[in-house]
Amino acid sequence: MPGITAGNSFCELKTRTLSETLKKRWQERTELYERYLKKLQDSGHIFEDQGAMRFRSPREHVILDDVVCGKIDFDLSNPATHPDMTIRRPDGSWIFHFVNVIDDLEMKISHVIRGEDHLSNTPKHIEIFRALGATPPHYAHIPLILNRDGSKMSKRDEGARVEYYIRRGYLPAAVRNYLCLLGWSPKDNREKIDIDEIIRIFDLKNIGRSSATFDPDKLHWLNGEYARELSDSEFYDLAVAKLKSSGVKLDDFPEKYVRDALQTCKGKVNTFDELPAYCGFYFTDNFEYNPEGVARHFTVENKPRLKAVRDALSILKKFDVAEIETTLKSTAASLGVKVGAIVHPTRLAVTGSNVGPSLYHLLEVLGKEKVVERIDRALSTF
RNA sequence: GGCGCGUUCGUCUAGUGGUUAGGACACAGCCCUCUCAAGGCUGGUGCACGGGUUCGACUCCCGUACGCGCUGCCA
Repeated sequence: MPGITAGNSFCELKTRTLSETLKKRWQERTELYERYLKKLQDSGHIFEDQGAMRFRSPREHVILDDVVCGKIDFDLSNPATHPDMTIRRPDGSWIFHFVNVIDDLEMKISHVIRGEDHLSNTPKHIEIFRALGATPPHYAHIPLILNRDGSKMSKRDEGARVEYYIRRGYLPAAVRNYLCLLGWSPKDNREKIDIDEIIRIFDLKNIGRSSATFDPDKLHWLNGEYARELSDSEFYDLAVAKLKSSGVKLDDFPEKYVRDALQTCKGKVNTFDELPAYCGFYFTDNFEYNPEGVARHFTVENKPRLKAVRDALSILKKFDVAEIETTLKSTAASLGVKVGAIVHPTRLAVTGSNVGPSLYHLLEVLGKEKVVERIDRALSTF
């Protein structure tokens, strides 16, 4: 994409903040385009039209041999259907098609890989190359990515920016992997492939022809695949960053506590932005109980059971996973219920949620004091 | 309107004349299990339509429909 002529460069030019070097670069580009325009003028390819410069089409068939689309014959002989394109406006600014060709020429581009939306523009670009006596580059037009509603995903769409996924706690490797699966396939039913492998087996010739709808669900799944493979420390670092940016005050807790807490969440979430809701209970005593859970588990029948759990846990000498598990199981046995019957109310009392990390592990991390406190608080609500 | 491109489960795709049309995501059910997730198993849904060509078409050809792109003094 020709940077200096693209988008809002014109606006920037008018501002005082534009640096001298940028101004200079702009000047150089302008001179460059002028030179090529002159060349086209000298060879009779240009005519003026109300102050604008237009390129006179040779009016021939242009046969494009696209690396992914194959041979396509464009008939440009009819001026009514293919008018001569403008390449410079009366105000001196340049048209995309022209600068696009010049920039590629100047940079000695050998292969142009771009979206299929440019397919129909390509014969026009080829005409300019030829008029300049240059050989056009190889072209590869790749399928477009569509939004869920079938519309073309453009750079304006929020979901089309990588930052969007970074902000949402997606892993770069996963996003990259997913994107590669759109319009291309390794053909051996693999979905998760690391980038080195893709680079090894990728071939432009194997790009598909039809556009692909972006599927957030599949990206979400694939991200989980990558997230589960993170090392403990990688997971920890990313989790801490996400939690802090979400306003969770991790600094109020000992590092070991944070580490232990996060370790119980590893492999349980697909993206990091799910984390605050998933493990927030570790870092605040002030949480709400899930209403559905309350209706289901904070029942008169469960109250004595929860009380029994509280009492059993409160007399534990060693408050670790093994002891907790044994205690809960024996408590359930003596109550004559399945362990699930006391696990659910306990989890709700201590985390406010019906889902979360392994209960035994999470209790150990929270510590006896906090656990008993929270169960007491829960008991007082029903 | 003209020109160009496309069309295999809801989605991403494998498939290049003879397959029970395969996989993955999502969905449903079951198993496992302290919940969830993961994992295992099972299930349903697909070759846009109509003509050809052929002994035989998802696969080749033509047409139709639908979708998309280009058709700017947008990029």
